[in-house]
Amino acid sequence: MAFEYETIDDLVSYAREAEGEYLKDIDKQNMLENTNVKGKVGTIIEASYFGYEINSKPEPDFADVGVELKTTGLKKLKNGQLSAKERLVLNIINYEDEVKVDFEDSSFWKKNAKLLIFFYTYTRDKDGKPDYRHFQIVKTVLHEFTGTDLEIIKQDFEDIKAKILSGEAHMISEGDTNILGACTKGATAKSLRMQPYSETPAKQRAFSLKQGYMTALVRKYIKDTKMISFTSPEELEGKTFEELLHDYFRPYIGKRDIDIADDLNHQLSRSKNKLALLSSRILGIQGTSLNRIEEFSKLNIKFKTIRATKTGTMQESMSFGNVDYEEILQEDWEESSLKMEMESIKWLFIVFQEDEEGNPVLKGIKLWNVPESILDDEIRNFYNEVKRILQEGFEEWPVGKQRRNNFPKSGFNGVCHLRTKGANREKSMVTLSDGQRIPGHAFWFNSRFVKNLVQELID
DNA sequence: GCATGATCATGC
DNA sequence: GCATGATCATGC
Repeated sequence: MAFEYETIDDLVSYAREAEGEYLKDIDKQNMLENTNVKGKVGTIIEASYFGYEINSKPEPDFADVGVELKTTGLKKLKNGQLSAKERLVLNIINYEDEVKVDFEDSSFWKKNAKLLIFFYTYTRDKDGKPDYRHFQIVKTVLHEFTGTDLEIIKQDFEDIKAKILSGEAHMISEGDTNILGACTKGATAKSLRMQPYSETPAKQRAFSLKQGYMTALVRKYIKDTKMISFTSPEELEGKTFEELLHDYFRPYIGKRDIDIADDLNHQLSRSKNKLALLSSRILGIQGTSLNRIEEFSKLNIKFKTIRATKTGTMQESMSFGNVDYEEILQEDWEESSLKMEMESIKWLFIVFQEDEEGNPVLKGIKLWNVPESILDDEIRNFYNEVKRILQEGFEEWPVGKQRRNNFPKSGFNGVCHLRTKGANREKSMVTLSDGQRIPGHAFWFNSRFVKNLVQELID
């Protein structure tokens, strides 16, 4: 070993000296030019900054002080906010071994209880390629898991373990859990390995810290954002996060919006987001900035109030941000931000249905994430279809006052479609590098698809 | 009545 | 000014 650290403080203060440095200056061994590994940044920090060999030992990188080294990229969103570029991938899950141990003895906890995280800015050059030389270390942090985070992680671990114990390792999906994920890992998405209680081989997976959680860490450590919490570790000891959410809403199910507002001493707004405002009030939050709720930010939960008419019809589809055509042209599905978004978001549907007089009545809530089967099939095919259209040429033609185009519609796969979105057509217009001009479009879930998801809550 | 195009309203 | 959520308007 090239060095040893007597105390964690020594290690952390040495790490802190890297803040502000560019990768090209840290890279003493010219690995930037000569290696082509994924995880280039981690390799360079380990080899050049700390001077040790890459390993995949079960103990932490700095075993003497029990600290594991990790590097992770940051990106700036269009709205100026910082977020984590990706989930943080940890050690591979050995299905055979993991079921035999409790959380405290798990491979995750033994290796990752204390993480020394190097956050760096992930920048691209003008051709859209990663500009490794100018990746900059902006922050180094010793992160430990405590409080509600730790309680949720323990629940996540038990979830993953339960799947393996019931011979369903091949059914594990990253969306099943909240902070600690089990993401696929391998040379190809098809890397398989055996599981103890079933003959069916399962995808190889690694423990990961999900993107929403990483983004929350970014905002906490780099932006110093203050957040509001609505749970406590004590509340989570006997209940899952999901059960807790149901507990909050249960007293109001079957009540009209005006009655709920009365109960809560809440002034019902007249604006169209009044049900969203009311819903956050049920959780004890004023206003709609739900991403300021710590748990919602960490679990990447997005709120969606759904209004059904008294006959149970639901008019509206569900939109996301506008898609980035250039990114779709450049990135394959596996690397796309659409995939990252779809697998990391959990939806909290809050369903209201109008009564005879047209008053919205709370019918119930549902937490939902995109199942892996739909992600791997319908949404992947949809992405590739959009890519194909962008490559072969976007077309549109006038129909009355409107225009029609050749992007996939709701009939394409019954799940999602592209649809215009923006203040107006001209303002939303995007010019691609090949000269195509295309009005802004967003990703939408079909209304009928969403309706089926919450059908059980509607009369 | 539904699917899809078009744009509004709000908050930061 | 822009991103995001929400909803209106048009065409079949």
